[in-house]
Amino acid sequence: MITNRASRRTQPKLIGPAPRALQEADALGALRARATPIRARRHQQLAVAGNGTENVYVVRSGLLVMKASPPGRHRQLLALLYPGDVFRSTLTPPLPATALVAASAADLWRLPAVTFEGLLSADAELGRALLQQLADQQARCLMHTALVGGMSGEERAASFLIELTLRLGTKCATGIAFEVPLSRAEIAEYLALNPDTLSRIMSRLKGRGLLVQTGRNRAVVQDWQGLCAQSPMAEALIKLHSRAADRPAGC
Amino acid sequence: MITNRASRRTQPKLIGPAPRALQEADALGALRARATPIRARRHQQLAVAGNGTENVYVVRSGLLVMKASPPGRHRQLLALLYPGDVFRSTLTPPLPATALVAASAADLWRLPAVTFEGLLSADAELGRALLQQLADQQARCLMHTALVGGMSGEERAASFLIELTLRLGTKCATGIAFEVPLSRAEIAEYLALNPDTLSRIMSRLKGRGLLVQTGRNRAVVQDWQGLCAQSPMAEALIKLHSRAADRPAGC
DNA sequence: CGAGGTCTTGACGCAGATCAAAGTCAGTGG
DNA sequence: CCACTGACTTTGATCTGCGTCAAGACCTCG
Repeated sequence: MITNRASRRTQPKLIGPAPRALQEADALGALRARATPIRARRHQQLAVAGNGTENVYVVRSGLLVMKASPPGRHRQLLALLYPGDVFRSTLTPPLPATALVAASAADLWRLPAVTFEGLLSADAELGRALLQQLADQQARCLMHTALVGGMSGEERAASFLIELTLRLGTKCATGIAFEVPLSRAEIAEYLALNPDTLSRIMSRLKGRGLLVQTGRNRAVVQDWQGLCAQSPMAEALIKLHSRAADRPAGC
Repeated sequence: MITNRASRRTQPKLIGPAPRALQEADALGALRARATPIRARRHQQLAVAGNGTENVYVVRSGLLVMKASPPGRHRQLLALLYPGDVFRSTLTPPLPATALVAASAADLWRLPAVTFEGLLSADAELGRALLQQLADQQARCLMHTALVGGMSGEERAASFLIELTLRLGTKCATGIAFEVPLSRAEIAEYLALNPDTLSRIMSRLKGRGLLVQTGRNRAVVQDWQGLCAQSPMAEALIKLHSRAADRPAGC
């Protein structure tokens, strides 16, 4: 749980692995000095594509989601943003109702795009860290495309649980516990599944003893190996999400 | 067809709209001076994730595709790369057999990642252009996720045709003609469909008079309006892909 | 304790996958 | 120039995973 000493009002439960790029860089300080700290409540909408001056957001804690709704379709959840991730509206597709929404309470830094770019050209190390960070987010996006495009419903659900475990999980007596900051419907939107179908799949996974639910928004993975065996992408997900030392190690 | 005067051995047929970010920047010259020009033949594999020194590629002409195969699955085609696009292996997901492959003959610039980053920190304008370019590619990736996750087979196929038309199309007597640089199987891998199903869908679209095939790798869109009407994302695709002046204008 | 939202579960239908066979095209060599 | 070959594509028949609709159960909060 290596978090930057500076902004310390994070909630332990939701801290994932150390956000890599933008935390390795000590140039981070320069960013913080110019940024406005923002505290977002669950369901709070932070940015809509194309209003007013453009801002850059850096996630410090919590979980954010990027939502969009193609015309005449039900909403989709296109990406999850974890601590360390960077967001600006030019990263979003030109779909209607594209927005950044807090899935849990979250801390962010906000700064005008112009300021942000000024800092980048002034600080080469920060620039390199940012490039790495953006590449990471792009890789995750492609991974999600591969997931949605190539896997069965059950494999998608398993992959999602693996991702959450890697990001939000903490070891406990009976396995790895984590908060699920999304509703069933939101998870379904993320996995390109129907909520009913997803519910069925989850029941099946629970039935197999891979995990148990403890309260509506809490789950414990009881059989990590078994869960990983459900997803062809388990190994890749681990590479992608668990770079911190304190994660449930190598499947 | 605003192409950089310097590298002029491009094939007219495959030139899409002006690649935006990395062409607006006149800082481009600095890149070209340090890059090795590469000519790739169809099916040539350019980069595999994680071999030797890391290179950055800039697409100058032609079409490249990013392929990957999740373990035990048939190959997937995760992204298309058009002139102006930038590639490096850190952008790819950690899936097996991830590679950059030329879908048509193509020209590229190759330069070591270190050199590339050096240029970026030296040239603020180039840095800004690159940021814009990467954001663009990210937006396209998210768009594709939305496509694969939320649309029916027919809508996906229509969207793909719209994309190709915007990128590769040239006006002709009976409509907008373009080369299709991918086989049916590859298109299917891109759209997360079965080749058989895709073939059926294409027949249906042809039957409705939206397009005709002229030779195995060539098509003419006869009813642009009608084609756009088939895809809920038509408008967004136009925003995303047609920033050049000589494109078939606003649906 | 009751009301409203969220989640689960069953019955049913359809879009798209799969399998198999025939058709089409480009390139090759006679 | 034409027949041959092998890869690609189309099309039909059948199957199935997932979406849809609807009823009921379950939490959570007033």
